[in-house]
Amino acid sequence: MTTQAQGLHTHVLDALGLAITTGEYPPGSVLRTDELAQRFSVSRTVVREVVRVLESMHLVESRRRVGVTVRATEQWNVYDPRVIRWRLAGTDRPRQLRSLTVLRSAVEPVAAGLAAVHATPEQCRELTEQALGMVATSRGRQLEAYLVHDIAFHRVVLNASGNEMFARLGDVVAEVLTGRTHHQVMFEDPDPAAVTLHVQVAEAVRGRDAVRAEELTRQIAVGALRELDILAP
Amino acid sequence: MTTQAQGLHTHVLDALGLAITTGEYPPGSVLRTDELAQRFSVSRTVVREVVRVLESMHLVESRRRVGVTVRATEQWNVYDPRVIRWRLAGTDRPRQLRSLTVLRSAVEPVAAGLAAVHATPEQCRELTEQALGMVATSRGRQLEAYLVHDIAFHRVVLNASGNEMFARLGDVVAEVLTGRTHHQVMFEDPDPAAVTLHVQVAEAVRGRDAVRAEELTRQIAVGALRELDILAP
DNA sequence: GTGACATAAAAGTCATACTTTTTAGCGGCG
DNA sequence: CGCCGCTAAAAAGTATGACTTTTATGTCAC
Repeated sequence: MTTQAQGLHTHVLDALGLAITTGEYPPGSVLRTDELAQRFSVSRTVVREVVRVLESMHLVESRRRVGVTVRATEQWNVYDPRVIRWRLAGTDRPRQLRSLTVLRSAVEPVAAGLAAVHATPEQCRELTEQALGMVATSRGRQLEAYLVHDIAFHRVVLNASGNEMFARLGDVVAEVLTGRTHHQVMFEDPDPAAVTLHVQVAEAVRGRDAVRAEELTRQIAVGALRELDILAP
Repeated sequence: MTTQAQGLHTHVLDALGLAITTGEYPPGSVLRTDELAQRFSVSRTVVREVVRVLESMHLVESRRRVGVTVRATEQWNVYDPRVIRWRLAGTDRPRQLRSLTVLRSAVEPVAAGLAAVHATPEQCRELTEQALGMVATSRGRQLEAYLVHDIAFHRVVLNASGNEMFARLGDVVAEVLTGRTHHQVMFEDPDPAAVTLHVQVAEAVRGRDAVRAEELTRQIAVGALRELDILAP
């Protein structure tokens, strides 16, 4: 589910990254490359490359004569998709899900407003298609199929915004939606009101109504926040 | 200005990263580690570690028997502070500044609203202090001093929001504000209206008025967007 | 007690040999 | 003539060992 093992490097990186983000090595811990090489039965070469990547994520800091130190949580590069995945797979999944949802609630309405201005006809078509797909799968325990359309819908909105920073959040949103469906209390069919809102957003974008698209998406966001008890009902 | 040379690795990474982001090696270009090692007069070891980091930023993709390929721009990890710095230093600085400003305009109002709820007394004090500092330096060509307070102000807001994703955008905002002051048409003193808005945001946060803090920050954002002609005047 | 110095520990760098994957070319076979 | 499979080579991946550089720490002299 996480990452396929294409090489030793990938495997070790994933294992170490997960170990650090889940707190197995709490901030301040010191690792030695030689020990890691032994622990994972790989050469120092591989460990060094992994450490360099971890360092580029600000997860660790490597200093001579002292070793590889785990940095404080506030320093993590929390926008790195791999860090997000590790944290979602680890212990503070709820916390992570919350902060990501808040981020979504800030970004997606603005992105929808921009999408209403910039979306290509093809993107409008795609948007409507995904919204209709959501409607079609919203009843009768088709949660997985619904999820696919939901993810695609939000991804199109972010891409259509024409802003590269927004577009790159597509993966993050996908992770959040997947996490919600799989690990949250999601035994029931999706909220019909939310489904309707998505259809209306698609209409607003197609109709070039930026204000309406933004406002409707804000309502979707409010729903997501309520689901996590971040907002009072 | 970019990064101090603490080691060969850092130097090569910076040089290669900049070369790629500025388009010296356009997407699709293929690099060979041996050639790079020669070009930078370092060992293959160093080059490989650099490539691994670049790969973790999704700037390149390394495949056996083919080499290191530069990936398409849409795949870049544009939230990586280093990528942002490289792009701001390179040729598409204006484009980068625009997308970052749009991101700010989405995030900061929400962050300010949350700050009004979560800010500690210490953060409220700091916020007021920075706002007053902005007032004090807003006249008489003290642009550098003003910038320091401006950056600090926005950083406190993002931190006070209590959301780690927002907090991590402090560096991004700092880069944008710095870029605007240094490379934009910024010969005049700051807009008095903007200064007043900052003071009012500080007041709103201290007064726990989330709605007002959000709305005021939205007005600041609108000003920033107008400055870059992203919004009609 | 303080400061200079020596020591050693750990990362950083390099060179080299070897392995694995994958592309591309070549030749055989239908 | 074309397609398939085999082979060979190219490039990254991995391992190892020797050596360099930085720097924390302890020691010794003052």
